[in-house]
Amino acid sequence: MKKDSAEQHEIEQWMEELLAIGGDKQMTPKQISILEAAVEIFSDKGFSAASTSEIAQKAGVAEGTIFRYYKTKKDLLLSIVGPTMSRMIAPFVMRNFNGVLDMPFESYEAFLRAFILNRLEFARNNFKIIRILIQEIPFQPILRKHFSENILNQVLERVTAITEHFKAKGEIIEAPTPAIIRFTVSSVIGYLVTRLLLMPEKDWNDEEEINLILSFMLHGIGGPGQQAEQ
Amino acid sequence: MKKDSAEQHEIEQWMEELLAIGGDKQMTPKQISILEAAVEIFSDKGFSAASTSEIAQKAGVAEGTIFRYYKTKKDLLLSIVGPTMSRMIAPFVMRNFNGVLDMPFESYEAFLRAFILNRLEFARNNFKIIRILIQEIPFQPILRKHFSENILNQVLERVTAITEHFKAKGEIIEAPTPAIIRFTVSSVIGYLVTRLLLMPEKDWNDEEEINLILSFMLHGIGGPGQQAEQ
Amino acid sequence: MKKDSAEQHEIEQWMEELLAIGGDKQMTPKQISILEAAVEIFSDKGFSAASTSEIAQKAGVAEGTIFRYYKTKKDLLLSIVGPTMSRMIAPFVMRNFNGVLDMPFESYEAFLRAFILNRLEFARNNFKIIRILIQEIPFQPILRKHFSENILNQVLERVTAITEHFKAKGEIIEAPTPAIIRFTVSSVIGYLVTRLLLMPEKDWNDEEEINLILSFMLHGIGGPGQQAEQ
Amino acid sequence: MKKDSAEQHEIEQWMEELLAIGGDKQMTPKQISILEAAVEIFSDKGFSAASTSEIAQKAGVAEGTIFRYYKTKKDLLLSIVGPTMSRMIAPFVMRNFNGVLDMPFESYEAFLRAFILNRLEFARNNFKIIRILIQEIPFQPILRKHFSENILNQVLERVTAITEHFKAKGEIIEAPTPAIIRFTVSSVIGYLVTRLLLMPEKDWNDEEEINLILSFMLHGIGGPGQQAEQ
DNA sequence: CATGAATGAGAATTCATTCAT
DNA sequence: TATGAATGAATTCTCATTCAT
Repeated sequence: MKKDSAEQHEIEQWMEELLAIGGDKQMTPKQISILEAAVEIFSDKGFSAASTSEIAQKAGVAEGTIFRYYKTKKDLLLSIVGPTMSRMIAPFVMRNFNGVLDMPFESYEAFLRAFILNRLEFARNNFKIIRILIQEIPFQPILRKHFSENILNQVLERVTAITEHFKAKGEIIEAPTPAIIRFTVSSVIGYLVTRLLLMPEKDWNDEEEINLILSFMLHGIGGPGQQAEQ
Repeated sequence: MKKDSAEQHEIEQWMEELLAIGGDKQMTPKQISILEAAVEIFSDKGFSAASTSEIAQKAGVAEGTIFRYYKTKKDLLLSIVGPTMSRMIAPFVMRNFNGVLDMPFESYEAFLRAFILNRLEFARNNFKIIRILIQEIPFQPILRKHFSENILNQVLERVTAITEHFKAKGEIIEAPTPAIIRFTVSSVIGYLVTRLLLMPEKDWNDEEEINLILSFMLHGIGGPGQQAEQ
Repeated sequence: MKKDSAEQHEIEQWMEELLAIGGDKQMTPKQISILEAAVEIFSDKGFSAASTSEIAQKAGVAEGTIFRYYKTKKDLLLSIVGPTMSRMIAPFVMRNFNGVLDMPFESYEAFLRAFILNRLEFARNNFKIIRILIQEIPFQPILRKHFSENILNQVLERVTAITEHFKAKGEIIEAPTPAIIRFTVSSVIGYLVTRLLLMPEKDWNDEEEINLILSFMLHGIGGPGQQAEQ
Repeated sequence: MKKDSAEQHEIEQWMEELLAIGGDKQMTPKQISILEAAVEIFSDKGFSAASTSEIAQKAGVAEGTIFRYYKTKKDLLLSIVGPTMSRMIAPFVMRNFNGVLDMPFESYEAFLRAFILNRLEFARNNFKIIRILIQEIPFQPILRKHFSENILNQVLERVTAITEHFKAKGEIIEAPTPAIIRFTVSSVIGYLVTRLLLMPEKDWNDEEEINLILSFMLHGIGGPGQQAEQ
């Protein structure tokens, strides 16, 4: 549809703007293959169980070469998950001039739909790195700190603004914002996890599934016969 | 091949573990302190980064003693997460005599409420072990296999039955059961994760929060002003 | 001679008292052979150029065994040179009750003679360790600190007292004590170095040489024809 | 055998170095800064613990550049200490035409005074290199060999001649020349070491100290009350 | 049962040296 | 001539596991 494609374009612009992170600038082929091998192996065995010698072998370089680019094994890890961590939250880090939410969506539903699709695409493209990130956050204090201070807080702040924007417009019920956010985010992440991690091989119809989720979120799953409780 | 026989060994051990559910039978004090120390350290640093000598030290036993009880470090891990894994799904593994759902709840809401409270309690009591379990499932093929074959499938089957039970009673809308389950489970797990992992220090009013979640699930978060879409 | 042997005995007692350092208590045979091998190799190649694998090989133990006893290679070094460093200055660390010098020697010459012989013996028995010590003091801040704070200062203080004791008795000329000490110590160490390090294979007559040194020190090497200067 | 040919190479290089005494001929600025950096770092950490990459960095050149000028790290060391080693003994390598000692000093005292001042100056100017030299002589066979064969012997021979010259003139007592030399050299080196190494920060009055040393050497430190021994 | 000394395979990391540019 | 990326052997150190006591 015209509208959709125009909207899509706007969203893409709106999102890509903030993605100018690092830019993978001037990496040698060796460095690239080191990174690729590291992503593969960290993702397969976890950071601790991965060995630099295995990474070197898979990357087709000498073990010493890894340490020319990354001082330590942990540096290698951080250089992999760091940028992706930032890009994960790119859509949330938008400018918000003079108190006005720069929100190019007509409805909450449209916003969520676009958002889910966009992050699904991102998660698909960065699947392994995100896996590494999630696995290692509990064990790498530096990641945990960065995650809670930068990521979590920024996202929460932004999402709160968005939610209240739509609450003000009457599209969302009057209920505690944190609970609404948790509910929404859980539903979205629940889908992403099932889709990509638990049952990746299933033949998914994303559009349909997202419609269902949105419908559940907005109208609930309560049927006509549900008991009047409390 | 060596690998096969090793794997065979793993499986045998594993099966024995599963039979020991709830048992903790005839454990010496040393064995108990080994397990406690192992839980602590596996949970803190992850399986690979934990060292048996540190566990021994924390448990107050000699290094060799661990290997009297558990042939390998991995055996120690499995003996910890195995039983808990089974107990995680205990509520789902109820008898279901002669095709009749033995479901002692009047409403879906009552069922969910009871269920969430029950699993919240369980998760609180087994927090560290569950963390270990979640961390290690991706890296321990034997765990992954058991999880997907036994846990996931059993739970899914059971949850499907329950869901359809309430669907038949009109308490849940007519929509694809898998999507409903995903939606429900996501909401519940989302709460548990936030409650126990992301913001454990916050002062939670569980009853209230659960009421909100149930309300969201059943009636949605759509407000009066929401646009008619589709 | 009777006198000499009695004196000798007194001196030995006087010196051994303070040597109760550590005592090489309960070392396993493996630990002993590790230490022996380490002394040998550190002495031959220097600390940095010595490899733990070579030490392990020479000691006849696995490389890991070294690290059971000594956390790091540097620990191994310190555990070797530390005690010897203390024993080097043992003769200087005598009790000095109520301001009275406990000095069981009739003359300065007798004192010096006994002292030189005693330290020559000590240096001969601890030759390699002393070599390591001297080599590594410039590069190991911890050694340097200990040396300057504990060793040098203690010895200087004590030697100053001794020197002034004999100066008061008129056996030593009135001249700045530091210069006298430097002169004396240089002569002694110069002999030890030549004797043990530069020309160890020469057939030395220690008694005669020491007599010469003492004579030089006390009466100088100026001949009858020396010019009246200044 | 490999070792032999390597040794052969060492020796050849070494000889070339020796010929370059005082030369510093046609050194590029890069080469000079390499040498300066190497002196600094070898002196600070010792030869083995110094890394060529650190030297390159301090010198402001690429790692590879060092190896354009010096085949190996050891070559670099030798090219530093070699010339200085030779210059250390320069005053002893004087022409000695037709058996006549070309000794332009009236008295032994005047000679020693001039000599000490001269070598003190030299040592001050070449402090770091001399430190390296002394540190490395025990570990570099080639240095040790050269030192004992060329330096030590030449110096000894020359010093013996000088000493006997003054003995003949009656300025030095009749005593075994080696002992006299040892005594003299010890006193001088003892002063240099204290002056430059042990207490460099002290405010020294060199002239006065040297006078004291000379006085001690020539007349001894024995006071009027010294016991007549033997 | 329990110990803990001993092992040796392998881990991360360093570094002198080479070589294509 | 100078560079610096690349190497791979060597180094320090860790750790699961064994076994004699």
